[in-house]
Amino acid sequence: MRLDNMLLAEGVSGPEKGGGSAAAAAAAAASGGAGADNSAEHSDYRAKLSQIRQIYHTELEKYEQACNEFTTHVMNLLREQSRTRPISPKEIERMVSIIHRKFSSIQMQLKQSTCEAVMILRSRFLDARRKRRNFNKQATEILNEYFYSHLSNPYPSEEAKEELAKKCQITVSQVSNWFGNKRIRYKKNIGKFQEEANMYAARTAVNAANVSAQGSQANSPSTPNSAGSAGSFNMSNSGDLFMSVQSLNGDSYQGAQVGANVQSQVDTLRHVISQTGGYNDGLTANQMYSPQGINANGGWQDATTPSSVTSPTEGPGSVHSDTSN
DNA sequence: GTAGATGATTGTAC
DNA sequence: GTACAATCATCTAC
Repeated sequence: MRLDNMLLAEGVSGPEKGGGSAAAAAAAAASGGAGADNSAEHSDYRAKLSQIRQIYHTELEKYEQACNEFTTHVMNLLREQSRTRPISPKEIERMVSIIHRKFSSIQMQLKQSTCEAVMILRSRFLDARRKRRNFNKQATEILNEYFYSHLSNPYPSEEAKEELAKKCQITVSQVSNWFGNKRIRYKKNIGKFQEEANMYAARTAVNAANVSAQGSQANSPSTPNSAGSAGSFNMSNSGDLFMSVQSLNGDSYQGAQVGANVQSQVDTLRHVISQTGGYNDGLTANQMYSPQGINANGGWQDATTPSSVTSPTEGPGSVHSDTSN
């Protein structure tokens, strides 16, 4: 009975109304419905389901036919036997019921294997891991840019997630997944990500410097951050930018400047640029970047908490050369 | 073909 | 509900 219900629900048995399109639609909805190729997979699912349906019905028909034929055959045999010995109607009934039971158990096996086939098809269609696609390069860059520019507290707000999702053309939950994976993998292997962190820190810094240069050229000090610049993220968290600057500079952070005017940070940065002659030359990776943001417990420090910004020796951007691996 | 990278899922803790 | 950690399934570079 359960098998019947399931086959009915999957659109394999029962009246044919689109060959299980409801199940396919439900599966499509459950899979997140992401992407243009979804409809293609949807039709693929339907095609395979209808194939299963067809096989099921063909086999079912065959069994029914065989059952009827066999029943007729046995009935004829019994009729012939009735000439030589008396056969009661009850005996005939019993024989017929035995035959039907046998064929019904065969039918049950058919239903079972059909259910299995549907389950396999469904799991293949539903399991998003099976159709995982890497994000495009630009999306990864945007996400990395945000991550490394908020390294002290890489927990984007809902609004930030939505904005990132829009920019990367992915869903908010994909952004959440990405940050979840990134935080864990970064924490597990800081050394491996150091180069990447350096790159993004430098890029962020250069962006900030460019904005600063543009700002001073335009003589508009009222536009201190990089908001609106094409392709770059709004660096609203000035504390993080400052930490990047501190990492670049190699100096320990003094005082409670976090949250201060970004323009002053950019000035510091420009000073650093002029002193070093560029980010990639003459600076080791350790000078460029430190595993900021992760506290002794392996958790992330909140950039807004005073402990993370007031300590000159342990604050973000001041911990250097922790490159045991 | 294989190793490493990566996006997604699952179970657990808070 | 969110984050973390482990794991899975797939992609990609070699």
